[in-house]
Amino acid sequence: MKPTLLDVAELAKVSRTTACRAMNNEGRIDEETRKRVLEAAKSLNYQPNRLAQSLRVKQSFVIGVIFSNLFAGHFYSEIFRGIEEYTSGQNYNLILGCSDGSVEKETELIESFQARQVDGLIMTPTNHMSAEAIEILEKSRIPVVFIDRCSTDYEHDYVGTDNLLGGKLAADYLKKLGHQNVAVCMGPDGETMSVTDRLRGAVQVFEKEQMHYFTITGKSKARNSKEFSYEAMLEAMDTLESKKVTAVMAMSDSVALGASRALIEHGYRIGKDIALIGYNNDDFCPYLTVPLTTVGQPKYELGERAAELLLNKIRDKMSKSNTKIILQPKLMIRQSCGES
Amino acid sequence: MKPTLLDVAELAKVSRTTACRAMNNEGRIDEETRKRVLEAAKSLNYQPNRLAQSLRVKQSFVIGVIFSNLFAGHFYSEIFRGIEEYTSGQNYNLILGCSDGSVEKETELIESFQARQVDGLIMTPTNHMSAEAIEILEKSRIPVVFIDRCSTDYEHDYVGTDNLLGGKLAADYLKKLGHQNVAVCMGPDGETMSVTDRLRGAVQVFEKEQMHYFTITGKSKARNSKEFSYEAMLEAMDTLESKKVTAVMAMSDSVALGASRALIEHGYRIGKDIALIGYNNDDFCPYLTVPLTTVGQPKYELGERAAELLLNKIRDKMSKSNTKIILQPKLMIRQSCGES
DNA sequence: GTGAAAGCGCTAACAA
DNA sequence: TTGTTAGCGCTTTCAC
Repeated sequence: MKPTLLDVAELAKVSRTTACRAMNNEGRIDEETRKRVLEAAKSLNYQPNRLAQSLRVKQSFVIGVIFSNLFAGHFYSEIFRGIEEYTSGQNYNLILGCSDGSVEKETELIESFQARQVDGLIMTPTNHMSAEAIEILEKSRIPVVFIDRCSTDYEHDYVGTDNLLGGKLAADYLKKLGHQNVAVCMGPDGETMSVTDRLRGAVQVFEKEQMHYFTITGKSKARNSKEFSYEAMLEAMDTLESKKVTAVMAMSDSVALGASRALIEHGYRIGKDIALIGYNNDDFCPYLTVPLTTVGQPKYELGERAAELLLNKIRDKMSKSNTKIILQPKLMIRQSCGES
Repeated sequence: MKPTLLDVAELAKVSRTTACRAMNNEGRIDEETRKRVLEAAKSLNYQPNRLAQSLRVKQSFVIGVIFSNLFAGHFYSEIFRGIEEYTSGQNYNLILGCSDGSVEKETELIESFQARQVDGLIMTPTNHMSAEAIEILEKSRIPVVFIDRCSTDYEHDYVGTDNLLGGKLAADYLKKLGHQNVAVCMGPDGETMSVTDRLRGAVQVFEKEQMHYFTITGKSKARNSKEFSYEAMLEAMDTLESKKVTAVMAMSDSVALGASRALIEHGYRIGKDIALIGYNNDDFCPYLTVPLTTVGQPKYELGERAAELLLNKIRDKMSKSNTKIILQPKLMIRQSCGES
C-alpha cells in the first residue's frame, strides 16, 4: 500500500497538519521538524496524491487540450510542444484528446475534461461547435483559449496567425512573379475560418491586381489532406489547362504535397511549368526535391502563447475575456515558384 | 457553485446513496426513484466529479502516455490516434507528455503521472532510462507497456514491429536490384534498439550476400531527423563517391528526406543515379517527386495494440508481465529505388 | 510552532 | 428498496 501523509506524520512523530506544512514549505514551522518530516517522507518514498490534493484545493493543475485533427502531424505536434514546454515548467500536466472533426466527440471530450476538473482548456474547435458544447463551456466558466481556428458563435480568447495577411503574402508573391491565372486548392478544411481567411486575403489581391483565379474544392471523402487534394487536383486537371493556370496556391503544405503529386503525374514540372505555393512551412518543405515555397506559421509559438494566455486567465479570473493574440505569417521563398 | 451529488439527492428527496446508485445504474433501486434522481441531475446540470470518484474507488481511468520525441510528427501522431481511439471508447482519458529524449524529464513525467494515480502507462523510453525511473516503475507496480522501443534494463511488456525483419526486407530488396555497395544512414536515433535492430537485420543480408556497406552516423547536434541526416549526408559525400555507393538505406523516412536533399544538391537523381530506401512509410512518402520506397510500420495498430494490452493488464493484474507483441513490417515499393 | 477537527465529493459497508 | 455512517488522502481553520 502506498504511504500517505499520515504514515509520514507518524514516522516523524508529528501531526498530519505539520507534515503537510513541511511538504509544502509553509511558514510557521520549526526548521528541525521540517527536516525530520522530509526525511521521513523520503525514507517512505512518499508521494503526495495529486487527486486528493486537487479535490481539496479545487485546482487540478491539469489543462485539457483538444485538437480537431491529428492527421496534420507536424502542425499539431509543434503546437503541442509549445504548450507542453510552457506548462510543464509550471507544474501542469496535459490531458489530450482529438475530436477528429466530429462535433459529438468534441462535446464528449469537453464534458469529460470538465468532469476531471481541468483548470482550463486549449482547443482547435471543429467548424461548427455544437450549441451544446458552447453552452457547457459558458456554464462551466472554465477558461478556454482557442488556437489556430476559432468558433464564430462564441465570445472567446484566441491565439492564431494573421491568415488574411498570409493569403495576401502568397498572392502578392505570385503577382510579383507575373502570374495571371491561379488555381487555389482548398483542401479538406476549406470551411474553417483560418482557411477562408487565407482565401479572402488572396482574393483581395487577385481582384485589386485583376488576376484570374478559381478555387478547387474537391469532393473526396478523404480526411487526409494529401489524399484529398491529390484527388481534387486530378479532377481539376482539365480546368487547369483550359484556364491556362500558371500557379497553384495550396491552403496548407500537405495540400500542396497532394496537389504536386497530381501535377507531376500529369507532366508538370514544379517550379518550371507551374508555380506552387503552400502554407504553414511544415518541416518537410525544405527537403522536397523542389523545395516548397510557402507561408510560414510560428507553430511552436502559437502553442506557447496559448498556454501563456490560458495560465494568465486561470490566475486572474477577472482578466478580460476577449483577448486575441495574432502572430505574423512569413513568406518562405524556396524553389517551387521558380525563384531560388 | 457546481452542484454535487448531495444537491441532486436533496432535490430528488432521497439520500446521497440512493442518488449515487441511480447515477451509476446500480441494482437494488426502485425504477421510480431512479428516474426522479436522473431528472433532478439533469435539471441541475449535474456532472459527477471524477476526481472525487477516482479518489474513492482508487481507479482514475486515466492512462499516461510518454513519447520521447514529438518531432517525428507523423509517426507518433498515428500511434497516439491508435491509443486514443481504443481507450476513449472505454471511458479512459489520456495524459500526454514528451520526454524529448531527456532522462530527467522522463523521470519527472513518470513521477508526475504516478502522483496523478494513472491506471497505467504507455511509453517509448529514452535510450537509457534512468535507474531511478525504472525503480519508480517497479515499486509503483503501475502497469506499463513500452511501445516502438523498449528498455533493455527492465522486464516489461512491449508492442513493436519486427525491426530485424524490416532491415532484412530492405537489404534483400536492394540486393535483388543488384546493388553491391550501400551506405546506411543512421539518423539521430541510431542508438535506439529499434534502429540497431534494423541495422542488424540488414547486415545479416549484406554479409550473407557479400555486399559492401558502411554506416553514416553523423555528428550533427540537430534533434530533427531531416536536418541531422542532411548534415550527416553532406559530410559523407566524398566517401559515397570513393566507395562507389549505388544505394542508400535510411533508418526512417525523415532521415531519407534529409539524405535525399543532400544527394539532390550534389547532382544525384533519386531512383536513377542512386537508390534510396526509407523506413516507416510515413504518409508523405507517396507524395514526393520521386515517391519513396520504404519499409512500412503499422503505426496506428501499434498504438491500438499497446492500448489493448495495457487495459488487459489493468483489468487482470495477474496477467503475465512479459508479453511481446511484434507486428510485421512491410516493404512498400515505389520509385526511389528505380523500379516502379 | 503545533495539533484537532472538519470537509472537498464521492462510494460502499452495514443496518434498517 | 433506502438511509446512516465512515472514509479515500489531502488542506485549512481555529484554538492552543
